[in-house]
Amino acid sequence: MAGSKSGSQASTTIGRTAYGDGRLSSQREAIARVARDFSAAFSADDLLAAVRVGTPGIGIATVYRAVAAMEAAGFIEVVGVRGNATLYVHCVQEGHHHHVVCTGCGAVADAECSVKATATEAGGFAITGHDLTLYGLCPRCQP
Amino acid sequence: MAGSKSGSQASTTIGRTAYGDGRLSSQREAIARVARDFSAAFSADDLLAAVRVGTPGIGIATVYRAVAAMEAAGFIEVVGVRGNATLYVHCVQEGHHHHVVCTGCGAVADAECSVKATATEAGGFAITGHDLTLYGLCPRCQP
DNA sequence: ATCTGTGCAAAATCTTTGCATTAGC
DNA sequence: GCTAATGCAAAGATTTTGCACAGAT
Repeated sequence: MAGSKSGSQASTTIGRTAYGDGRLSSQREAIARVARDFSAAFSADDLLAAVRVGTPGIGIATVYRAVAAMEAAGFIEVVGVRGNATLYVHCVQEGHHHHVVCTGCGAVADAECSVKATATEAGGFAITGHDLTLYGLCPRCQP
Repeated sequence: MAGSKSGSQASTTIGRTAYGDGRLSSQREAIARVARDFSAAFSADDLLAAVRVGTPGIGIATVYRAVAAMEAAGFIEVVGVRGNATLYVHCVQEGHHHHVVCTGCGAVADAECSVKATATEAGGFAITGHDLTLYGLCPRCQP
């Protein structure tokens, strides 16, 4: 059925998904789009540089505030640090999942969770959650 | 043989384990001891405060340099961040392992690795390594 | 005696915050 | 129109670095 994709709403407020409710500015819309299109992990500064291409004049403070909002909404997630900067990635999956990071080019993909928290035996801790990051080479970086 | 323990050398160089080869100062010895005795994750500043109790006058730069050396030697490891500060923990195990962090008091314990990197299917990545942190409640924080 | 490690302080980074202005709803 | 969001710049915080000096081997 043609209408299924109902492409109409042009920019179909990706911002809604990225920030939840609230006022949606053109800057935040642009930031969300760029964050979603990054194929690798990015820092606040990477985001600023990429967003400025299409939205000159945007400030770093705006990016930080948008990043905080996107993280709160679960649209992006912290995956580590590079130097002193925090790295984020856009999450495709919504529920519990993890990330696979390419040690070659830095590309990041979502990964299903296959961890059976059998580590309960570890010191008598009652495991309530976990965080897993896999490292490897993405298809294009494999020899 | 009698001399084996050569008790004299009091502090049996824990520093050797912490920093590998090289010159071992009393400050680094103190830092390594404090790091080892921390029951929870600590930041560089936590370490400084704790070391200053027994070693007044020590500087933060020294702590940072010691932390870098201990991390390189595998004596401590980064387990996350608290606010803007990096958190470290002393590793009891030497080989591949992970950590269990108590969400109640912050206590940290080493955990064996039980991850079967079956996530190879994740986007065609060739998995070469991973990083896992478990969260839960330690025996004393369990209801 | 040599050379690593130390301490102090300044520098470099990254991130947050205050305030007047702009723009969503 | 009311308020959230923005942008600039200053403030904060953490981590790194330069340099002269002390201590370990």
